[in-house]
Amino acid sequence: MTKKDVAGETPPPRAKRLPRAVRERQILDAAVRVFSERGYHPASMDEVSEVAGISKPMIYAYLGSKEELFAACIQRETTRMMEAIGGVVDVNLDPEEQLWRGVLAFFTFVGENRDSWQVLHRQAGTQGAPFAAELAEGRRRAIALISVLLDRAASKEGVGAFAEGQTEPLAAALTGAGEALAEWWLEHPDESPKAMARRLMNLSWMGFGNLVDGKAWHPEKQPEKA
Amino acid sequence: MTKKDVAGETPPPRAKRLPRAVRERQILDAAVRVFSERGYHPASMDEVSEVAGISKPMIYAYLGSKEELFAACIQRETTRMMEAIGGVVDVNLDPEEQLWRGVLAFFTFVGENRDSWQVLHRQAGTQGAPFAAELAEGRRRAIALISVLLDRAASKEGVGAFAEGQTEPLAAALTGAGEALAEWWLEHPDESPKAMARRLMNLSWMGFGNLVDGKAWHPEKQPEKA
Amino acid sequence: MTKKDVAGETPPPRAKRLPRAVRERQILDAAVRVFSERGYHPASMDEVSEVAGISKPMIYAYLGSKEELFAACIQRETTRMMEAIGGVVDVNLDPEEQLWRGVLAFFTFVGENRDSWQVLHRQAGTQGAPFAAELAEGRRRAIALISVLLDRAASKEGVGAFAEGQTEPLAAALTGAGEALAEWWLEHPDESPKAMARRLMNLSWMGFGNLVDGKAWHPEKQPEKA
Amino acid sequence: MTKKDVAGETPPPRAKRLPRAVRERQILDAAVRVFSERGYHPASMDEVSEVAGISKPMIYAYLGSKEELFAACIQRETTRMMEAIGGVVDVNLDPEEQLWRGVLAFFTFVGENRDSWQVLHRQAGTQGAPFAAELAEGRRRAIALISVLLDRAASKEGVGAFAEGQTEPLAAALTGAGEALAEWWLEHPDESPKAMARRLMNLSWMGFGNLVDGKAWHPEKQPEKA
DNA sequence: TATGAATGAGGGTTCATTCAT
DNA sequence: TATGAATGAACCCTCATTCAT
Repeated sequence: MTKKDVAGETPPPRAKRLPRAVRERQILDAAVRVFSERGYHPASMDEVSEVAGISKPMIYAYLGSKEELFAACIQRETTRMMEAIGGVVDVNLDPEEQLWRGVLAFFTFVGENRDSWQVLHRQAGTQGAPFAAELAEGRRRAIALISVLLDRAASKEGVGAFAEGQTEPLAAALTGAGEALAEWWLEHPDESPKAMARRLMNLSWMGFGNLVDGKAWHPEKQPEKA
Repeated sequence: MTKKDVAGETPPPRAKRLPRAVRERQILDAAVRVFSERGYHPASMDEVSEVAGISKPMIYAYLGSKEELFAACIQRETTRMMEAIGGVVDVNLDPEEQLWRGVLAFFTFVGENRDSWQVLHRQAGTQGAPFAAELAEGRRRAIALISVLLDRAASKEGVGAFAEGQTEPLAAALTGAGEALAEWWLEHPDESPKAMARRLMNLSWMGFGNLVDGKAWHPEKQPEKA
Repeated sequence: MTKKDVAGETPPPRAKRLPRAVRERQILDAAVRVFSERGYHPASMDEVSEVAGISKPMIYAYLGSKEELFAACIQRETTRMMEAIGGVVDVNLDPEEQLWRGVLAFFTFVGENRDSWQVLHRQAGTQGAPFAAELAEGRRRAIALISVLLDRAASKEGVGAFAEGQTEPLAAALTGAGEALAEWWLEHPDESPKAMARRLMNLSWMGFGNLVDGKAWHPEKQPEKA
Repeated sequence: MTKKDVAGETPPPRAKRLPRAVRERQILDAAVRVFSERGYHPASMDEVSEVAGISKPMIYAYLGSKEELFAACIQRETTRMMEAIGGVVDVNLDPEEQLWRGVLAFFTFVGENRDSWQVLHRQAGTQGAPFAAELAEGRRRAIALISVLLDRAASKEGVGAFAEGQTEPLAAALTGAGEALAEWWLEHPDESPKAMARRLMNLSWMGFGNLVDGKAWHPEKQPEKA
């Protein structure tokens, strides 16, 4: 941590030649950790290289500039999260059940990957920076996924799809609610992923109108899975 | 837009002497604009001073450091927004109507004060920074306001208050949904505040469960106002 | 102390028109205090004006730039000190007695005017700054005074004056010893001025006592090296 | 000398890559020179970097902040001087001879290392600054060394040690006399180190010579006043 | 390949000094 | 006369980025 460490520690032996893929993973892991702890601007390339145990020139050689490095983080983590969520969806299931599974998968992922999630969420509002493209793209993918679920649900229940242009903003709102709950979760870490997911279902599926009538949403009404 | 505009412009003449209060407002106005455009870190005091049409030393003399200046922005804008929303609440009204009014007031405010809102929203996820205290405080105030409404609604409808510890996370989720919708709105500026507010009511009051049944929320069910 | 004091204090009533001499004294008093506490560079004109209770433009109008203000401090305090010391000298007295009185007067002055002395001593080594002239001049005056005493003593005791060029460096050394003792005194404030003066006499007179007898120390008495 | 020399000089080519230890010495050398010429506050890191022929970031990387850099200078030069003086002391020698050697070594060092000495002496009176600790420590070391010599001398001559608490202030006075003589020397550079050392011995030893014989000076021998 | 060494550029902050009332 | 308001000019420090070994 200090600039001048006591001499005598075994200096990190000149890093072995490793295949490029491994190196890139090491760097990305470190970068995700640092960016998630500090945020984009306060994070320094020095710290990334320190955490990664790899010298800065290597980082530039492999992943490019700080911006590109950050974009790569966003992309990798977005993909991981989308896969975690997408993996539980099953087209044969009831839409409500699908939404529940997706929501539960989201909170499970967040619970197990705080860094991944924070690196995405912390920069949510950023615009103008060149990596905004990556952020927007990730968000779009998430919203698209949810939109599909919602539309499918609507059509199944008989009303047909939502009116033109209604699905997307609602999906965005749902995303926002999920993020806010995840943020709240950080300060209440004792809650289980399932409890968090249930809260989001209560809001999004039942609505306050039902809640104030005492009608809450319960997973037990549904066939559960792990 | 660029930091250094073409040279050759006549340098701004020594700013007229204005009373301190006026200058402080000018500075805060400029700061809100710059911070909302760039975000905290990329914003430079130079740009703030340029936009304010005043030299940097005055900013430091009146508002203190960059951090303090930013905190002052957050505080002022939070207060403005809370007053705009709190001003439409009337304890004699039906809770549903109150929520509707609050939500409508939120989107109306955001529509009319993009800068104010962005300077708050852009930094939403920031933690650890010294101004995080101000941000957290503002958020807490907002959530507290909503929580009161929800609890009042619940007790009026007969169920009594929500179970202990349920109100706050739901209020946070509602806030998040509102922010996400406001963000979406930036890319769809043709929507009216009322349309946005209706979307949030549809999600939060009705829930998807009703929506997919074709039961949507309409302000017409309620006595409207302006 | 703080930039923004609570309002409500009675603001210093627009300073009454005072004769120039009074104003200058107020300013110099404040300046001596501030310079002695902080040293030349760290002292700020803002603090001087605050302590003086007079606005900065007045200071510039009356005493000129920071440098000139400091020079004025040096001059005034040097003069005060020289007068305090010179006042006890009496040509009719024994030189040893004269030296004792002078030394005692020095420590008495320092004990009663810490600020005055520090503002002089703190900058002792400064060269190159424009006020160095004032500093050097003051020092020269002090050394000259002592040199006279020493030479008079020497001639009275029979040896005639010190050899050409010997008096001045010895006077300088005596001055340095006095300053160092005064510095030491700051950390041992319980000592009386008389005790301090005696210490300096022990070192200087008992030494000089032999010198004026013609008994000088010679390295030749010792096996030399180099 | 001026901060900005004539333009048009070819900019210094990227400094050759040198091992860290070498660069640190270069930087310290430059810093000592600049600090001794200007004093702590007026010295700028820019000038240090210019004189060192290296860019500012390297200075910060290797030696830390301006304060730390200055402290490092003080420490290195104090150590050099103490070693130069301490190196000539020999416990088997007569104390008087030891003092003579020490004093001569002091003036020899000062004569050969004007910068080193000035960087120490110039800041002598500084208090409160964070590097004051280093300065005080150096001075303490010097005074301690002299005190030991004096006490040893006194005990050898038969009187036993000086009365409790007398040694230190006398050692301080001797130090001050030495510094003042060295300062005077700057304006009379033709003098030899030996001549300077002899002057200090005349003042100090002939004085101490009597003191250690038990012959102290007492004001009671004189008609007192006040 | 891998890295210690090196820097251009810019940001936040302060201060002596002066205008305009 | 007296001052609140205003600023040009530096200064310390950091960081993303690259060179030379």
